[in-house]
Amino acid sequence: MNSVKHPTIYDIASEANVSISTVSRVLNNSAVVSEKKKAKIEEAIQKLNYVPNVIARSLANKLSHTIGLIVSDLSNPFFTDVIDGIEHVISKEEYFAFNCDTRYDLAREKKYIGRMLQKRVDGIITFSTNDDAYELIKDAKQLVPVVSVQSQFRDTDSVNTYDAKGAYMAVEHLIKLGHKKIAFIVFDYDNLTIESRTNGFMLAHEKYGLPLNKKYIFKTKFGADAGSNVTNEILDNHPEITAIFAYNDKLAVASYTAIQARGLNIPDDMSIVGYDDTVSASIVNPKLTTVSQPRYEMGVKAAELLMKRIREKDEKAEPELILLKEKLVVRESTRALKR
Amino acid sequence: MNSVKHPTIYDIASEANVSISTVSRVLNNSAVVSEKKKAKIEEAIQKLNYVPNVIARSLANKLSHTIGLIVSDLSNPFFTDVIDGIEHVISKEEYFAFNCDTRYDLAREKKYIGRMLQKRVDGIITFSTNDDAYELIKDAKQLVPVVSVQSQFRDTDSVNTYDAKGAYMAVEHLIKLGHKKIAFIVFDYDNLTIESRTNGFMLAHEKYGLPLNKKYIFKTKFGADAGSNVTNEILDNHPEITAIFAYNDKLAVASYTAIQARGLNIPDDMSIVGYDDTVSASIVNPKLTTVSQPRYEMGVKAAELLMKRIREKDEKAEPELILLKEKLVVRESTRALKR
DNA sequence: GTGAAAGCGCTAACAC
DNA sequence: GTGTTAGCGCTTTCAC
Repeated sequence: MNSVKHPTIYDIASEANVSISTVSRVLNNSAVVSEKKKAKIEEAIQKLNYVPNVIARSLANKLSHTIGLIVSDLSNPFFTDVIDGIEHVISKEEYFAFNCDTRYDLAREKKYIGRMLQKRVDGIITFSTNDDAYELIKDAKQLVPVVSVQSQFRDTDSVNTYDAKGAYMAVEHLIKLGHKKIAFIVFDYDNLTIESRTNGFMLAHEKYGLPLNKKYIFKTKFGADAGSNVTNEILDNHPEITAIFAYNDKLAVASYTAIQARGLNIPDDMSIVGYDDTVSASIVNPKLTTVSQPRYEMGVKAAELLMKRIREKDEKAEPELILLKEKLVVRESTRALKR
Repeated sequence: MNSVKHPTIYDIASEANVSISTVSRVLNNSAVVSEKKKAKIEEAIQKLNYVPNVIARSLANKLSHTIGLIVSDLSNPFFTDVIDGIEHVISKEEYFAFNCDTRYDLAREKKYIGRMLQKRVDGIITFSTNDDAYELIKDAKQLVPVVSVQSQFRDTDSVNTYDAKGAYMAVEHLIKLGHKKIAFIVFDYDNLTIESRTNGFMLAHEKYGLPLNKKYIFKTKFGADAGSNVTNEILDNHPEITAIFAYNDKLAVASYTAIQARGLNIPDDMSIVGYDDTVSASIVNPKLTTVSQPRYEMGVKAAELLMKRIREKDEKAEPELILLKEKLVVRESTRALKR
């Protein structure tokens, strides 16, 4: 293994009896080359099994054909769907992505961004979950275009959904079913997504004249048993609560576990709504009512915007904000409250 | 954005009044430099906000500090766990991975490998699911070290589990519960993993003197409704079958859906065993009995082996085969057959 | 159309 | 210890 040396453009040139610039021209189709030479060159490429060295090319034309992708939890299917969309558009332009899983950890995010910059990625797509990441993003933006998904930073291109609206719809659904004591389970971080969904939660209460108990907003750190802990707290100390709106499906599923572990029934004893509509939502029993975002499309839009920025080079452009619509998918985990 | 130009090693050198080699030396800690100059250089680095250009470095020292990672389905949590393990070891050496999702498609795999080679990855870790990929791997191996996970190719470093053993344990468990008509749901591809699990399935029948009905091996192509189709076939045409052994959890979960859609009960009407012990296995209701592989460890071992090969450079070494143990996790989806 | 040559930002002899 | 210089493999003027 690893013993055969890569032939270079010089090897091709001498094999085909032309100059390296001519080889480069046919490689990139960057100028007209006589059919005859072109044929000879292509023959040489075949014969020597030539694979162009993208690293050298990158150094010369200052484009690495690589982007950095920052997600906060790769094992969350939400992200893999978005990645799918991103992959779809960047691979058309022969781009690769370095995807990095921050585990909602700012230090990791910082480390990864640093390395991406060293690798001279042409752009970055980020799902930063931490508002403190803004400083990092701001620095990175000095060097490469950045588009943020699901988290709007000032003066930054971004694609988002109407999180407040999504949360509003979820809670409205619960309220219309007669629920009055509704818990909101959410991660304990500061970012716009969390803020927006929290606002949606509160707004629905307001619109329907329901008193809002701030204590019903249960915050939890990211972690394996994040969801079950708070759910247990609800079950132990708040028997009056009849419905839970979870920040995402993962948290909702964790609630399932805690609730079902006590022999309680969903939705008879507790209605639950999630967010994201990941596969888990359909796997789980009963199937989860959840807010669905156009994940794939989010990835596509983000990547398209980024590629556009990369093409534009240094031009200062107004930051763009792309807003996509989510919808509520009603399944089996919610039901009308019995009187 | 994208407007500030990166300072180079020359900028640092002139700022600190030294030569570029001295700067390079402190950057790489590759030789002793006087404390005084070192301090000045570090100051200049801070001041100019210098970020070394890894691309140029790669070109010079012929190491891209990048590996290629080929998986067949990123949305399968099995892979994200392995990736976790890989990430853990490569990031210590400042390596990045390009991870590529082939969707079990040979053409995509070929395309990705080609691009990785162009990017001059230092090595490749692959979960090729297709035996036809061997030709690709063989070509790639000429240029960079390759370690394959969960699929042994000839003369290739690999880390695997005892798939035949795992399948054997799963089926043995079913047999001991009294099941005699057992279906095996499996992907319709040719690879060693599939072959091994099929062998395990057959071996268990043999050991326990159970007649083996080849028709009970149900093959299905990869796809969204892969599992439910075959399960429906079983339900429609083989009422005598009382247990299903699925090639992986994803397929098992799809079986759940088909079975439960008919109002049938698991495990009362059908016992099910999966493979992989992904999170789905614990989310699903009833919880899935499944074969658990040391996913994270598989990633770690694979990455360690690859990094070793990269360090060894061109030395011809005997291919190594690392075998890890899996275990059967009995949960709620299997029960003794009623007489 | 085609080739010569400079340059991309770095590493690694080599000389001092 | 430190600087000079020749690459690494490519792209891209600039002549012809």
